[in-house]
Amino acid sequence: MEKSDRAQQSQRALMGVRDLIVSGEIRAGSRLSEVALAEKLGISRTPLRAALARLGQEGLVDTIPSGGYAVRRFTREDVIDAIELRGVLEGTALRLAAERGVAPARMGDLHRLLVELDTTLRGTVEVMDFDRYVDLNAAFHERLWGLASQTIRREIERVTSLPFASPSAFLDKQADVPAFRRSLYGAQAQHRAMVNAIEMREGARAESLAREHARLARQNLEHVLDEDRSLIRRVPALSLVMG
Amino acid sequence: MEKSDRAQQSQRALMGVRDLIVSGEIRAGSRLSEVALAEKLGISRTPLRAALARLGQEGLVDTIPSGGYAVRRFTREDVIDAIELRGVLEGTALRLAAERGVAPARMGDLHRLLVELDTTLRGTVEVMDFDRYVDLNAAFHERLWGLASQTIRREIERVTSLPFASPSAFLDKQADVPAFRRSLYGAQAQHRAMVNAIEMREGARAESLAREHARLARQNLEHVLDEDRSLIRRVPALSLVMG
DNA sequence: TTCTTGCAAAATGTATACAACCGGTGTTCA
DNA sequence: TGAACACCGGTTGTATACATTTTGCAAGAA
Repeated sequence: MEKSDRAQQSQRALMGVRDLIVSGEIRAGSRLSEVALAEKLGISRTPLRAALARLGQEGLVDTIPSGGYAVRRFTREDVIDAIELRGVLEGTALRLAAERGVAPARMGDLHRLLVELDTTLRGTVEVMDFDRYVDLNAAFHERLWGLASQTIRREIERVTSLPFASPSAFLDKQADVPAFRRSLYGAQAQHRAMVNAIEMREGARAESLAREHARLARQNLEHVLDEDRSLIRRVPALSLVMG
Repeated sequence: MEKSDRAQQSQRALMGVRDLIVSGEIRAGSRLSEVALAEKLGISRTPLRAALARLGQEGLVDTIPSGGYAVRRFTREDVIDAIELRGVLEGTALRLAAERGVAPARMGDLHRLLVELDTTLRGTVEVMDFDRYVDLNAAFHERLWGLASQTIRREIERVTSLPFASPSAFLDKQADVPAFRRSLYGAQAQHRAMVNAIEMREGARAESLAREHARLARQNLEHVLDEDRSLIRRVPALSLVMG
């Protein structure tokens, strides 16, 4: 065991199992055999069990009453509620930030990100810098989370650890689809409005905007599930969703 | 290892460590030595580490960058935000229940609990059945949580696993204080209003009521911290709060 | 056929051994 | 005198052995 391996087997286990689940290599509902997984990942059962316990807390696997874990099955309602929950929590973060005030330096960061996001949307839908928008969008949301206290940030991060509840869930490179691209213009308008609401100390408005902003993800979800199911494969996290 | 001990050492470890922390036997900020704890609880390090990892997820202990865990220090703001978060999440549960509708049987359960809660408040402040109210109150809130989907219920349960964020945090037997007793009449009125709002499908009202209801806990907290610090000892969870 | 019963293989939960690492202390050298 | 360094106790992270339980399956009886 080398120096750089310290506390790293657990990390490998966590990422490895998560990847196996999200990629769909292990079907939803199937039991996770510790020995098989440990062998597959080339680690022992101890760090693997730690990873499984953590994934249980994250909600990606269920604990079986008689022992062990199984890949959780997500219904459409589960996904919708996870997205709703993200909206509620981000909304709370923004409301409290607006009510309590934010240091100017942080507002400056947000403004800079807004400007950068705008530049990626300059051109037409076809030529816009989609990849760069995705990165900046993730950074923007993380800055928003940073406005909240540790207690609230923890919950946001837990909820968004579900792959389909993250702000980037439908914005991966694989999911570069015209319908999703078009939604970015409205999303960016909401970004600006959210920052403005915080600056104006309009807590309720900030909260409402964050909730509505998360609804974009729900729209994208419903577009995939109801109108163009061929896209399911493009959004990896959705392999977990049944019917 | 006997039959009934299966998967029970982990439970004992979890409850044991949590108790040591909440009771204040281990000071906030101090490091948790695995070997010492394991010996103290009479178990091996393996289930103990599982318990510590879980407490880390719950937010009761922090992970130390160089390895291991320490009892988390909670500021007053941490506690306030945890209570606020409970209000937000319970509010979301109620709003969604109101918007989506609730099966009559469940509403019946809630009404029965309301009636029982009322009976405990019949007499004067001095003779009311405080202990019974506490139990019924906990049951009532759990029923409310049951109205939400699994995804949301999970988060509620995680947040309320912090001892001072639970609906019963300031209603333990030890915390039987006139100021807290008096707040129960208003609380019960809010209970009735919340159920009514759900029945009337008034989602926004239900959400607001749940948030305001959680504020009672904040009032009690501030009463303890600002007006009668001698009560800190009566509310065990507050031994974790610094300054 | 279908349900019950017994058994064996596999899986989990726990204990323990081992290796790497962190922090502090004493020593040594400039 | 002070700083660098080597070492050592104590601690965590990992691997593995072991005991008990779960479970799938086959055989037998109703």
